[in-house]
Amino acid sequence: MGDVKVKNMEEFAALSGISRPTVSKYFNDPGSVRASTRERIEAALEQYDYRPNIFAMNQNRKLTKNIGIVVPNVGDPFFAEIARNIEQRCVAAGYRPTLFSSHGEADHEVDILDTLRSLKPAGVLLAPLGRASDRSAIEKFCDAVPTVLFDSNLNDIGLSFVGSDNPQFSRLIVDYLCRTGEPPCFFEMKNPANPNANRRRQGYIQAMEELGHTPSIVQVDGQGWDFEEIGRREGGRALERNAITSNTVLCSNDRLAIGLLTACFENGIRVGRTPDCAIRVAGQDDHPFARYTCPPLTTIAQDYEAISRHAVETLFRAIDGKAGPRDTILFEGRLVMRDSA
Amino acid sequence: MGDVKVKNMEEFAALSGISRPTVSKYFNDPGSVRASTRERIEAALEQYDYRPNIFAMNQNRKLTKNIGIVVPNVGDPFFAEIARNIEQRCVAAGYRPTLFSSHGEADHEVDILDTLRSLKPAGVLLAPLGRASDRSAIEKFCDAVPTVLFDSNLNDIGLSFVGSDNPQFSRLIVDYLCRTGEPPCFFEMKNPANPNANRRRQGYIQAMEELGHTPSIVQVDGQGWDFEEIGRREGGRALERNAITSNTVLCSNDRLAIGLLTACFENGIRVGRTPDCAIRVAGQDDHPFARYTCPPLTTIAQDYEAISRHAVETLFRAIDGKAGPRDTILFEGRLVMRDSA
DNA sequence: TCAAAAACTTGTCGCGCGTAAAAAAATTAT
DNA sequence: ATAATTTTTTTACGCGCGACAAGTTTTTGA
Repeated sequence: MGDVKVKNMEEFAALSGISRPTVSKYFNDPGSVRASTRERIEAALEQYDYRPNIFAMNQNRKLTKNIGIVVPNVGDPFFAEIARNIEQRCVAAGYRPTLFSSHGEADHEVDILDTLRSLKPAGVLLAPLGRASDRSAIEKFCDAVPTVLFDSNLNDIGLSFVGSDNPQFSRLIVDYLCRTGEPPCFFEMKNPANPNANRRRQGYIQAMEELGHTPSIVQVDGQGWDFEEIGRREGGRALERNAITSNTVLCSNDRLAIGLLTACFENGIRVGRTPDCAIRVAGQDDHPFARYTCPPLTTIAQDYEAISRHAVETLFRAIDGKAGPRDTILFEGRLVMRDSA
Repeated sequence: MGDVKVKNMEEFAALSGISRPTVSKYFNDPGSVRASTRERIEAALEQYDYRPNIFAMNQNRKLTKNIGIVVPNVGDPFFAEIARNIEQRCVAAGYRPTLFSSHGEADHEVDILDTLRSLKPAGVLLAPLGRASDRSAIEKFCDAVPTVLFDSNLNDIGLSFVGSDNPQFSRLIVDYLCRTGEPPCFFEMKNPANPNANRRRQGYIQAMEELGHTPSIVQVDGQGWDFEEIGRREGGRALERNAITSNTVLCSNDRLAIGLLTACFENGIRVGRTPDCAIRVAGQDDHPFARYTCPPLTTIAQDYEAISRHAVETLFRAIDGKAGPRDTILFEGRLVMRDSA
């Protein structure tokens, strides 16, 4: 393969013995031409080094094969992992995914959507920043481009939302923690950037009340996405001023929990579920690093696999014109018992 | 801004009162037109919602304003961080960066370079997988596209290489560890994917010999990029069979160290530099999570900032035709003392 | 076997912009 | 003021491919 350089589709069509419009159809959708024709084109493709000019292709097409993937922060391994998963599914379906990270900034998120629009994508998978997002800008974008939201919902925006059943997460782990020890208090940021945090808090409150316990919420200051540092710094301060009201702490997410574990270590507080430990700490997400904390973090695992699969499938269905009404698909979490709680 | 939708450059040129070729020149390089002309165009830009069609722009240009950024694995926060840094510099310089992750697979790395070629990028910043990379494929790519290598070098390929002075990393930390306790053994994978690992080992050996100690290297099995898991599993096995020959362990990188810390915890071995601890563990890289391990990891910090700045500057110089000969620029590491060693 | 349907060919247009050459206008230098 | 220089305008072409229409060939099915 790849002997002679072929300049354009005209030339390649001549070499393969097929007319240009048919070759064009083939590149648009290999399944749309007769099998015998497809074979001849693919044989030529082996012999000659030709790839259609992507810019010329996309110029006249109303819709390209581009898919945009936007996450709030690739630096967070959770998003990196789910982005990788989505990326692979898009490639497998013959699309060209491009990954963007908002880096935690709403301005940048809008810039990305702007860039994306000029890329004429067939569809976009967007995990919005959340509260910080410019809602109207995203809404406008979603009106113009088929967009599936994931991870973090913005009501009534986009084709669909695919995420986790956050209240269920909290209920599940509250139930476990109450069965095995003191009922937990809930550790979170005062102004969480992510709307899931609110649902987790509500799930916590509801679960505690159902079990006949009094909810207790520890809210700490902190801006931005540097959750580990906030968990460490503010968690440490909370420990010092005895603001932690239970010997069991359920953190709003794993990254806060990771920081809190560091704070406990710094204050000489042993974490774990054995009798010699002073405190139990649990997280939510099953962050890729949760397995490597000391002690390993007990948490609720998000169903990465199901979320990415469903998000992609929903988008493809919409692209193919088989879109249903806007719906919200939530996946349940799975309890991952480790040693921290 | 952004009232009326303008269809194309022809129309926009008419509305702004400037000829289309001049407007075209402006979008190509705003500095290439007279100040008064630029002002008139920018005034029109405020009034009307027009952005040049990116596909039509790039079709005829020999070189686009695209920049490709390729990292072995965005899931690794180290690469996510450096990619973010590079991305911002490119945007600031008026380029359009696109981030790709090889996900640890050489095939995928080649696919990315293929995709990239059809994007006619002005330049590419590439952190190769390393040993696993398809060297000849990368070499061919670099002949066609201005490419600066970073993090991991492939001899004589690309315009330049920008990375860290890995032997210096090891010397620096060996020196520190020897001054403050027992000389370290060196913990690494048997077949490291990354060539930097070899330089670190050599730096370790040299530093140990210079200080009059006998180097001792602990090599463990393990394939792929799941370093934490390898550090934990194989580190644990090494501890059990007493293969760790010193009470001080210098890990080839932070991610292995994070796994080893977990292994120590699982085996009930206290890590730290206080008298009540059985072992000291140090890493190399200053991974974003190193600060949150328990105990926080003593390590050598890569100069993310300098590496990304220099890589981008070198690339831009080459794009502007002011390329020097191929050179290798290495930045020194900085000792970050925390509690693990 | 023959008609209907499907797939392909031929030819032609247009997308939105880059680019080049020559002429005209504006600016700068003398 | 005049010449020299820089910038802009005018005009025109081409890039590589998508899309369409009308005609031709191949395949399908009864």
